[in-house]
Amino acid sequence: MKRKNCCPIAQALGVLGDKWSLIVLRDVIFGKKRHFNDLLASPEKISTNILANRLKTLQEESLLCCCVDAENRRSKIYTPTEKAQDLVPVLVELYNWGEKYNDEADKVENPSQAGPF
Amino acid sequence: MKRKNCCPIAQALGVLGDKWSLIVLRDVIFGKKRHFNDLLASPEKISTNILANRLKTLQEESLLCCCVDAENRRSKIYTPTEKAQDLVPVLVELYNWGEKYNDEADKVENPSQAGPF
DNA sequence: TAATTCACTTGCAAATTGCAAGCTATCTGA
DNA sequence: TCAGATAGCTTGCAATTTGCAAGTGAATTA
Repeated sequence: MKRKNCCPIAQALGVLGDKWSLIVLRDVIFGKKRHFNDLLASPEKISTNILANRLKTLQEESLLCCCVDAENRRSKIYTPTEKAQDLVPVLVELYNWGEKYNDEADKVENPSQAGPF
Repeated sequence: MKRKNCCPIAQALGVLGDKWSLIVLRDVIFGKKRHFNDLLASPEKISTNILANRLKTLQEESLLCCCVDAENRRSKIYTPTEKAQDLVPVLVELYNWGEKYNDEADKVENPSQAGPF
């Protein structure tokens, strides 16, 4: 759902405003995951067709680039572009907000060992 | 799509990770829009059923509160909670990213008079 | 060379979104 | 008073997106 000629927030959400794009980018940027199966293994349980589709659209949006692993030619390596790295502040602010408001159970149960994922 | 017992980013996206929630919150927080019809009038053209549904879920998530306008009892006033106000940094970072990467046409055509919406 | 792995693709069901029309309570003007 | 107009929805239905399970083909390993 690309939005043109409108405010930058709406344009950003036109690329990122779905259930999975920012989860995939989180894993590529912070989790340093590089392979299809790594991304599939995340606790949010994305399904294979959705992941394949997100990897395709994120490449079309110049957020990921893809190359063949030189040492294992059936394997592909997905890496974040600078455009994707520039989403770090967005992800950090989402993290802060999520931790403040949507993490009550975890915080009460186990306040000391909160990990990022 | 609420996500529990997972990372704060995924939890935040469980609430905000759809096409419209952050657009509505942008208008309520920055645009100071308070009425159903104000929100309907945004350039992104949300439809009435989706807006009604978003207003409902955002209230359920304690992001908006709703009261009847004392001076016009058929009118309702939606206001952002503190939880919603705390999304300002997220929206600002989305704005910055959107402006940097997804606003090329506007910037080239008219670099001086870029407005927020 | 048979089994396994990796990165998908396909088929189909379920959920979400989008469009248009209609509905109810309130309000406004003649 | 009473016929619009207005605000905030709801409903029906089509289109798009998401989710699940199974399958595919090329590359790799045993």
